[in-house]
Amino acid sequence: MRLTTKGRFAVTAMLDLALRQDNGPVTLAGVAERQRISLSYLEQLFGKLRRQELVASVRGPGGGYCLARDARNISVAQIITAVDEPLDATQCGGKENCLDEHRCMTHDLWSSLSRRMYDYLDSVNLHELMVQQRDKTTHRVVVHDHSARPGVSEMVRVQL
Amino acid sequence: MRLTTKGRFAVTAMLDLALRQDNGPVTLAGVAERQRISLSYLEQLFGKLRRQELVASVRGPGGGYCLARDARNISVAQIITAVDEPLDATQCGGKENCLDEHRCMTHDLWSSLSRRMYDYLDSVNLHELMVQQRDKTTHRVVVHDHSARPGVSEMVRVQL
DNA sequence: ATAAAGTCGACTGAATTGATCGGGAATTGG
DNA sequence: CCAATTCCCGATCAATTCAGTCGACTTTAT
Repeated sequence: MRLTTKGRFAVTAMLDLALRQDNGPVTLAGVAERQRISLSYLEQLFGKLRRQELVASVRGPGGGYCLARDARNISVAQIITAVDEPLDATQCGGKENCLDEHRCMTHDLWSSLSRRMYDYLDSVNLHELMVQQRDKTTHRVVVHDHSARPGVSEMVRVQL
Repeated sequence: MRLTTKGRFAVTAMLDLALRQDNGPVTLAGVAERQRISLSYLEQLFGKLRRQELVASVRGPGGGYCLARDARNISVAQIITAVDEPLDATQCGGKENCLDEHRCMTHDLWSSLSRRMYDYLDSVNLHELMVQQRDKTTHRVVVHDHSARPGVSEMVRVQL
C-alpha cells in the first residue's frame, strides 16, 4: 500500500462529499473549488472511485456524486487503494527466486508490515472522519496534548 | 509520511544489518547481495541513515555499518522518515490561506490521520522484526504479539 | 603499497504526480 | 425539442521521484 498526496486528495474529496450529500448529489466542480483541487484531476480520481463502487454518479443538471454506501462502511484504506496503483513491492513476486539463506526475508517482512498498516487504515472509516470534522468546525473544540511526547502533539479528541 | 518501496528497502536493509551485526560491522556489499538491492542505491540510503544517526560506519577493510543504538530503540517510522523526503502534504502549508467555510479541513484531517499512521509505525521497532524473522527462519512460527489492537470504536479515540 | 571499504556528486531512464485540454455522452429544466 | 449542466474519457504534458549507474575520492587494515 502506497501513501502519497494522491490518496490524501481522494480522502479529502470523499470527506467533502460525505459532509454534503444530504442535499443531493455533490458536483465535482464544488469539491474542486472548496478543496482547491483541479477539477480534471478530481475527475480522474472519481473515475476510479466509481469503478471501485465507492461512489455513484448522477448525470445531467442537478447531478453529481453520492457515496455508494453508508459512510460507516467506507474505510480510508478502501479509498486509498482505489486511487493508488497497487504497489507490487516484492521483487521476488511470489516466484521465490530468492533462494539464498534468508529465503525471501523481504517478502515475509514487508507483507506482514504492510498488512498491519492496511488493517489500521481499514479500521478508520469515513463516518468517523465526518464526526471529527463536524466537531472541529462547529464547536471548535481542540484539545492540545502537551503531556507525553515533546515536539509533536496537537491531538484532537474524537467524539463517539 | 510517505510510504513507498524506498522505505521498504531501507527497513529490509536495516533488518539484515541488525541480524548480522554480532560478527562486527556489516558491509553494504553483503547486504546488497543478500537482499538483491543495488549497492550504489544502498549507499545513498545509508548515507541518510547515518546522518540521522541510526547507523554508524567503520571505514577500511573489515569495516561496514553497525546500528547506532539498540535495535529496541530504532522504530520503523524512524527508518522510513530518514530516507524519504518529507511529504509536505498541505497545500495551505501553515499559511492558512484556505479561508473558505471549511477553514482548511484538508490540513486538519490529514495531519491527524498521518499522525496516527506515524504513531503506529513508531510502535514497531527493529528488535520485534528481528524476533519475528528469526522465528520464521528457524521454527517457521509466526508470532503475532502485536495484534491485540482494539476494535474500531476504540481506535478512533485518540490517545490523550 | 595495496586493497577493502565507506563517501560524495553527478547523471540517467522510467515511472508517477498533478494538471490541462478537447471532445464526447447522458439528462434535466424550460 | 433544445440548451445547459454534469459526468465521462483519452491524450498530452512538466515536474518530481525512483532506482540505479558511474567515477572519483577518503579512510584504514594488513
